Amino acid sequence: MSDGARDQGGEAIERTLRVIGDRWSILIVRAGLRGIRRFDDFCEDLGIARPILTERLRRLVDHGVMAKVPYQRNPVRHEYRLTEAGIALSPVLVALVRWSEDHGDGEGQTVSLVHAPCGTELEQAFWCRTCATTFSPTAIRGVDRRVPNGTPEATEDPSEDAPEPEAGH
Amino acid sequence: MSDGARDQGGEAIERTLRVIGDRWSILIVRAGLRGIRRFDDFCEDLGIARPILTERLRRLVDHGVMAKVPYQRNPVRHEYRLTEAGIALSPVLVALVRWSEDHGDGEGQTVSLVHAPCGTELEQAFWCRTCATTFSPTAIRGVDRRVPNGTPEATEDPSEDAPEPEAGH
DNA sequence: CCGAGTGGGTTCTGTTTCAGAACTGTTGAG
DNA sequence: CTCAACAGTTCTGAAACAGAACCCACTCGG
Repeated sequence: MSDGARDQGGEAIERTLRVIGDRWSILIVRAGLRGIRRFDDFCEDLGIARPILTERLRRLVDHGVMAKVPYQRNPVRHEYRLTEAGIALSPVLVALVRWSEDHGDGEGQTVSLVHAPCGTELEQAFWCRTCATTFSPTAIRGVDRRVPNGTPEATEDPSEDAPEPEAGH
Repeated sequence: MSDGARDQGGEAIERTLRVIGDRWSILIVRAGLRGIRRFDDFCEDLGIARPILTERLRRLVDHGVMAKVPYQRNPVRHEYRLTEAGIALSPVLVALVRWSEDHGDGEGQTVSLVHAPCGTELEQAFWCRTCATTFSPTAIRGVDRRVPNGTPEATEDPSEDAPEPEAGH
């Protein structure tokens, strides 16, 4: 971590993980995507301890992932709903669910995500608008925005120098 | 909301988060994707405390995300490399980086992920092989594998009853 | 007025997990 | 013999977490 320029998105991802990188935040967002909005409902749905839920919600609100909006007066009560930024986390959720399905410890897997109109199992792909094609992680490169023609030093290509990964186990 | 069958992938995602849902595991995988393989290199690159790295690596190995392979004898030394399952986590990483770019706290964002051949900024999409089309998270449905014609009760559609999410900001 | 109920928290108390520094043990190089 | 490299382990103490209990503002029913 001496340089910093050679790693793609490192600073950003660390900042992000400091917001949603704990045991609960992602689950809270997931509950929000399922329509849960009230404190007690989060509490019951997730089985999270109340003080922690309080703090997590505050942090998510602070970082613009959720919004605390009043839904009645006398007394004032609030509900927590996802902002656009929060909804934009669904690719992360989906990626996690997909990975869980494919590589999780494989017990009791009963639910899949599918494309609603046709029922086909969903794939998550990297998509290039210019080439109008999907591609694999090995075709991803990190570029430095400060130098438009910058040195793409670090690629995220795992085959670059991590040949033939072993099938786990 | 009392039944557990209506939630799509909930059990799985919780199991997964118990493996990679801490502050370090994802960063370790990311370092692995960048080609880091040795204990001390992980240590220095991430700034992680050694005892925690030891434990995290052991857990990742236990769950088939990484493999511990000897690379010399006298003395025997091992390196940790990603398995296929570990590499399969890259969509999660990419989704996180993308979200960080778009919705992170916006300071010092200098790196983007692009499609290597053409340099276009990468998009991550949900892809349906049958329809040969990409689609948004609102078109995702969860189905229960146990009942092939099962009730697709839960949609992940946030607009279903979470109208007009506020722009974060 | 009283008491019960609801929603959204805060205050206590432990118990895990984490961070940082120092130490161990094997081996080849000088 | 001493030194450095690698891959850990063993101490500390700080932070995060879990669980139960409590609080407060208000409503409703009597």
